[in-house]
Amino acid sequence: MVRRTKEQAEATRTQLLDAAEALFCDKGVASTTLDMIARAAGVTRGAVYWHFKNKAEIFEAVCDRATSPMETMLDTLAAESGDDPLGALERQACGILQLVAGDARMRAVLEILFRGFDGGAEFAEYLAREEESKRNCRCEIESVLVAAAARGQLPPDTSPAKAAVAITAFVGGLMRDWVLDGDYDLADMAPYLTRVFFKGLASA
Amino acid sequence: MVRRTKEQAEATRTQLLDAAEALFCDKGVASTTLDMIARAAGVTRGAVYWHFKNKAEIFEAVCDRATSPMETMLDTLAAESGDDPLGALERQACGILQLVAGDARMRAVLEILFRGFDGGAEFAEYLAREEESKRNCRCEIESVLVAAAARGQLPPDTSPAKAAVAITAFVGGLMRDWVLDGDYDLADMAPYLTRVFFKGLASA
DNA sequence: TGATTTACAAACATTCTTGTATGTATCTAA
DNA sequence: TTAGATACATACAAGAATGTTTGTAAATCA
Repeated sequence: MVRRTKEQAEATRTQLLDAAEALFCDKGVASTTLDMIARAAGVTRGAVYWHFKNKAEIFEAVCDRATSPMETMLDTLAAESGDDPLGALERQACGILQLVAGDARMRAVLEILFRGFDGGAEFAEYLAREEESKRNCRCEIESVLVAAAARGQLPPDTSPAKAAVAITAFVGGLMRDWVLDGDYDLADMAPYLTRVFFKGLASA
Repeated sequence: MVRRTKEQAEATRTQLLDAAEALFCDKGVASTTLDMIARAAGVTRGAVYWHFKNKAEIFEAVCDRATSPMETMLDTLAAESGDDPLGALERQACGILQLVAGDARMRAVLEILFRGFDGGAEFAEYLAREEESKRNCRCEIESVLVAAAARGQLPPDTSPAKAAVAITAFVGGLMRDWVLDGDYDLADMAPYLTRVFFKGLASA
């Protein structure tokens, strides 16, 4: 078997990504060798180096394949604010938790990201972008909170910056705990969890 | 320089741990080589292998040196419950955040742990213990919440298990966000953050 | 004071992984 | 139909890190 058709080549690429995703999740990124990925996909390292430059490029491809739904969801936040900013935030938080809980691929990739690793400088770039988008997210949340405060949805002494820190920590913590360890039904609990939290935010 | 006195040997051991802590934090655990640690401590790998079995043992020593204050603090939780379990929980949460914010060494070690890595099987054992103690912590919190519910400090329909999930996620998320990225004053914000959260828990 | 152990340094062997170079059979386009 | 590009497999070179072994001078102990 040597030269495949275009569709076959695309199939092996997908198989490589699937294998990498599973191995990254199971053994960790640094402990996963390119040969392991190739073997798991039923090919050799030749195929790996044909489709990808190195392990970092595989990693990015694996991540991008899963995280796009979350990013599009975050993008809708600003648009949906409307005349109930705090309610929109709560629905967003709940929705993201349920999105993560419902998508097996996203759970796997988040497990890889949360479990963490260090592969040297090649990966630093991607992780920096990750941090950047996280800061952006908190910034957007803060602006929505400002709008909520303007409408009297928050106690007057509430600092939007502090509240934004609290929200991201809570949602992020829930995601991390569930992804790494959770044996409970996150999608089921999400409404209660977000409800309690936002009730605390709104109470004077 | 060959044979040192006992105190000198203990000093090089400490220097090795200091160097490892800084390098683990800066470059990551997997990217830090034993030679880098030795050079940073002003010795050679011979000293490293004299004091430690391998990198995993260094890692454990680095972690244990910092995490003990947190564990002792968690141990006091059950004892301090008294007749205001929910209040004790809130004070505990706030205290842990301020403890982390005030101890530079703990922040460094937590940064290592939160940033994550994968060094293979040797480290799995330690990380498993870490997970175990985390579960224990959540379990204790849950029992305190049961006591709080018995005293009417929680709405009657509140599930202690769910609330425990929320608390650990919130506190853990705050710690993680601040350690990895935080440019804000966590010790200063901790009382507000915990106050808001527990207000939400208590409100019917 | 001598023997032995300690606390390392230095050199060595080995393994593991990556990257690259080359080979090659097939697909594709002109 | 044939010339070139494609999609890999295979073989090779090289470095890097680990673990181990050996050497050794000073500290400790008897």
